[in-house]
Amino acid sequence: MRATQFFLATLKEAPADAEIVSHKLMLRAGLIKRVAGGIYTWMPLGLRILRKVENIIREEMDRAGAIELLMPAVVPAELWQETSRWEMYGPELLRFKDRHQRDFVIGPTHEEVITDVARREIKSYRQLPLHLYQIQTKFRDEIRPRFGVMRGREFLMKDGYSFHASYEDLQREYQNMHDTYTRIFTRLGLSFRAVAADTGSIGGTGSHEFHVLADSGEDAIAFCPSSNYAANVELAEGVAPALPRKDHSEQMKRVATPDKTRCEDVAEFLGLPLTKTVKAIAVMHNEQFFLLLVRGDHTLNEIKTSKLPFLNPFRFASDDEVERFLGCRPGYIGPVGIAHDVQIIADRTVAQMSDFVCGANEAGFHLTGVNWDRDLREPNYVIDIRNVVEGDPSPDGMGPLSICRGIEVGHIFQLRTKYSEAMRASFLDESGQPRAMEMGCYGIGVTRIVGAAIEQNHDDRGIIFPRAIAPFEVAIAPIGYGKSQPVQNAANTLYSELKASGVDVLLDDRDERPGVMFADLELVGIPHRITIGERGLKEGMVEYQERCNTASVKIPLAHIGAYVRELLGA
RNA sequence: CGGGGUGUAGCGCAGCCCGGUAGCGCGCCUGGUUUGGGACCAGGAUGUCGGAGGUUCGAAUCCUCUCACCCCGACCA
Repeated sequence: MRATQFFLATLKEAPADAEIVSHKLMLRAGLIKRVAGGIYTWMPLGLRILRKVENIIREEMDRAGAIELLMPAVVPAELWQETSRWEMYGPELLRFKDRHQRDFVIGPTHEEVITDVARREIKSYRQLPLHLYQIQTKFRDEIRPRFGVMRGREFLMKDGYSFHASYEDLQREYQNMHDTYTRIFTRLGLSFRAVAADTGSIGGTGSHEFHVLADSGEDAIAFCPSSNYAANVELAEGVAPALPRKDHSEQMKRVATPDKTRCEDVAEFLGLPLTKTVKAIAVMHNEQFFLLLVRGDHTLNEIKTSKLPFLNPFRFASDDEVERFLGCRPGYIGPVGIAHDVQIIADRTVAQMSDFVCGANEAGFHLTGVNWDRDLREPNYVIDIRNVVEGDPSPDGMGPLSICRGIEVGHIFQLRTKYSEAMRASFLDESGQPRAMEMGCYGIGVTRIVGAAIEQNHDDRGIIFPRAIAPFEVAIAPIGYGKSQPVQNAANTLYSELKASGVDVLLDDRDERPGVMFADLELVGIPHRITIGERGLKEGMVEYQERCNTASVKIPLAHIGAYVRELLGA
């Protein structure tokens, strides 16, 4: 591609509303233009990147035996009503009516549509397994779109769905996809990690997320550096402390803690470590009142909590309810001396504590030196209900956990029969019996990958694209293209040669000053650059420079074509 | 949804407090000089000052409403 025949739209200054690097750089490099909140136009240069990502995914999915199809973005409400997701989904599902007042949605995911295809087409176990996928534009009306393309409302997604005659076969395909995703992200040149995950609203059992590791990631991942354990913190198990509960050494005392409602304030006020305090959280389930206890420095994990059968679903108690059940406003509530019909659920860590501090159920007072059994009844339940923190023991017993941040770019689920049962997608097995199909579902955020790749690969000059997804592999930067016939000839010849051998090359024939040219080519992230100037040509040399490296090397003009082809394996 | 902030030329911003009819840098156009890291000189074009209403002789500026966008929060006793 010649730059004069293309459309570069770089910006010297990033628009003020961009926050994270990838967003700023994407705007500056002219990859995207904002049209509305969370909705972007992909400019020609950006689209080249998106297409490369897409094609790698497509190649690997095909190789893994999946078959591509394309489902509609607009889906009739009836399909969503069949699985009750029409009611379950919140406002992030974009709904609208057509001219006949019939309800439709813009699909945020396509389990219903694909299951509808499967139940119409698949009659026999002989047709299974089947894995269908698409690469398609999705819409999710996010509460708060942000970070540019990273959490957009409209985005490109690869979503695949597999159908199986048995759970064993689903597990086989799940592993196949685990391997395939690993290949895809490796080929994309990303540093990533597969982590055990929560299944969220889509439902099902087994699930892994694939995260690109980046400090700006929205998800926290707990992993064990000395083993391959990795899990979303939402899911990572908080194990019980190894040591048993210590014997009490203090008497319980009531102390005044005026205006100290947060554990941090109480600990500081009393001169005690935060780990000696207990935080009490009041929740309601079916008008029944529960008190949840976590250590002061820990936080409640709502996902774990909501999975407890006797609490599902739960909501936080209102201030009035807290007062009604405990006789005290929030801020000073605690588990001591409360009515027997209030169930106490203690986190494992709390159950092991002794001589701790908690609210006295009396405004302005806390209790210190509190001990289980002696001062209050043992909890009704001792369960893992908190988020793990750095340094917690790894659930696999292989040492302390570390926590890092990641950008979720892929997610695989074992859906089992959730959708096939709801939509009566069944087949006849070997014995002629109808059975619900086992299903798996596998997503990749194509759009988000571009942002994540930039987040992971950039410097102060701009983007450093991994070669596999760079908009161009090589740039030719001729200095004085319009002035110098030798430069122009050398540049044109090299351009033709590389193009003929299938190299994705950009010839910057804009006749810009060298500074402008270099700045643009670096901003845009082209991995390799060949600079051709009269100065070098006099000695028969051109310069080669790698984007990720500041040093350049002189190469004889006569060899440069072969040099680049060698470099790229073209 | 709650809190905070911002809307002025394609982009970044000033002007607003103290009302007098809009400016700077970059970019863009023309001509010339330049050409190894975002050139220089000369000339030029570009704005419903986010929108509506109000106050006023007069509103980018003051008041009311509204829309859009950004940031933070939505973990909490």
